[in-house]
Amino acid sequence: MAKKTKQEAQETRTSLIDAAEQLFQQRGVSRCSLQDIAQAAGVTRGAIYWHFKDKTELFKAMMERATMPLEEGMAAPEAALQLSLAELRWGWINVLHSTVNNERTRRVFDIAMHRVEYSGEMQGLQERKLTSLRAWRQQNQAAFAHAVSLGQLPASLNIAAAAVALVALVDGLIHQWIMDPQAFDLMAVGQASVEGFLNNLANKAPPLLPVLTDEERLRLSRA
Amino acid sequence: MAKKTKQEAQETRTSLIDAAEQLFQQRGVSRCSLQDIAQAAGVTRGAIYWHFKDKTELFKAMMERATMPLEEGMAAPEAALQLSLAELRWGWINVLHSTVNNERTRRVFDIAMHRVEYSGEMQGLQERKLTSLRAWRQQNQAAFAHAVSLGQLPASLNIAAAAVALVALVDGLIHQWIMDPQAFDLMAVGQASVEGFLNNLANKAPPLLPVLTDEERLRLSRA
DNA sequence: ATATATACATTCATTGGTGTATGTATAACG
DNA sequence: CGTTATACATACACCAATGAATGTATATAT
Repeated sequence: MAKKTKQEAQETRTSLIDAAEQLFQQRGVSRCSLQDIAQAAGVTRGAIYWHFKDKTELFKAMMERATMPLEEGMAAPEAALQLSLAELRWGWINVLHSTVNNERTRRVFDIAMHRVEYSGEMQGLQERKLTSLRAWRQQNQAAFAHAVSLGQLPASLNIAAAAVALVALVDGLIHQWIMDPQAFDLMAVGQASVEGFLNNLANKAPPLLPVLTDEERLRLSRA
Repeated sequence: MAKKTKQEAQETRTSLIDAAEQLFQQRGVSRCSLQDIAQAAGVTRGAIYWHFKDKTELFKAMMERATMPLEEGMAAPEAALQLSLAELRWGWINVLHSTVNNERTRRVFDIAMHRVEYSGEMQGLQERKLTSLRAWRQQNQAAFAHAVSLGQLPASLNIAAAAVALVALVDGLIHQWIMDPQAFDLMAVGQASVEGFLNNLANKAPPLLPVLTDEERLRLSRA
């Protein structure tokens, strides 16, 4: 076939990623072949091997296209140190908003959570997720530290634990909602949850309890 | 080869599931063959096809062996209606405890979260997870309703939203910890988080806020 | 205008994995 | 004690998917 113009080539690349996004979600990453993707995009496998080294690279390109906007939404590391609690809150609410209202974000979340195995070639992607997780925690923790220094949060607060818990809360909400979208209103519940969590920290954050021994735990759970 | 005694056959079956558990975690479910599993167990594929219909059934057997004890830990539906907040709390703490201290639980959580694609033959497993999620939520909600009727929680509490949030919190904590175990102490943070969450509900549970409009959200996030 | 790089399509060889069919030695059972 | 079902091992046919090799028409640069 004829050579396409650079413009057309970019369109081909885009439609390949589009097709991959759809098929990855429908059939799972390892369960759909490059032939399937090429066919869905109206080209042949030759086009895929031209634009991408292999399936893994195509997957990475797809992920980055969707997660880049989200990661840009996260403030730069230096700015994070200056984040107020209010800004932190809106940051998380914005993530929830994008999850609900951006179809691409939703699809890619679903793929990343349920339609891919993080092993072998894909191992690197898990480490990328890990890096992202740590950044979220760090951002939370920095904002909490800043708020403590301003007297907005009690000095007794275990900011590291609180940072973990807030990430867990939002991550868990998104996870649940992606699995079962009609079960609840992610924006409403998410907003109330984050709101309540931050208020709780401000009002009377309970200090980190000592971990119970197995004996204590068993005794109490029998009661 | 010779026929084994029933005892030995059970041991073969067990070691097949053991081998699958290890290899699934290491290489991912779709990326390790029945040949690999059989070899790791010291038998041939013949043994696998004798004990299991196919790879999917082997996977299911592996999952059930690990999750059954956890699901037994969840009270029966009728009992859930009578669950006190304290019992609910210990239930969740026990899940965390099992995650930290039971190597098999940990491995299978990792497999279920990162090493398998929920598509095609595996689709049924996702629905099973969904059912489980709904049961957890239902149990939380029932316990909250009961506590409200006893005056332990305010009548203004949105028990459905609170149930979702508590599941999210625990699920998110486990998810984070499985990805990054040395990042924090799951028992300590988990206990404090669940503790704080329940206390927050009891003291001054904020009513469900109205969801912000896009305009409001953007205006506030710019501030 | 010619040459070259581009953007694919087509073809081919290879392979790893699956399901099934068959073989077989022995436990279990009456 | 003979028979049968069991618990695998072995062998076979088959296929789908990959990666590389090659073909080719046309943008694009010069």
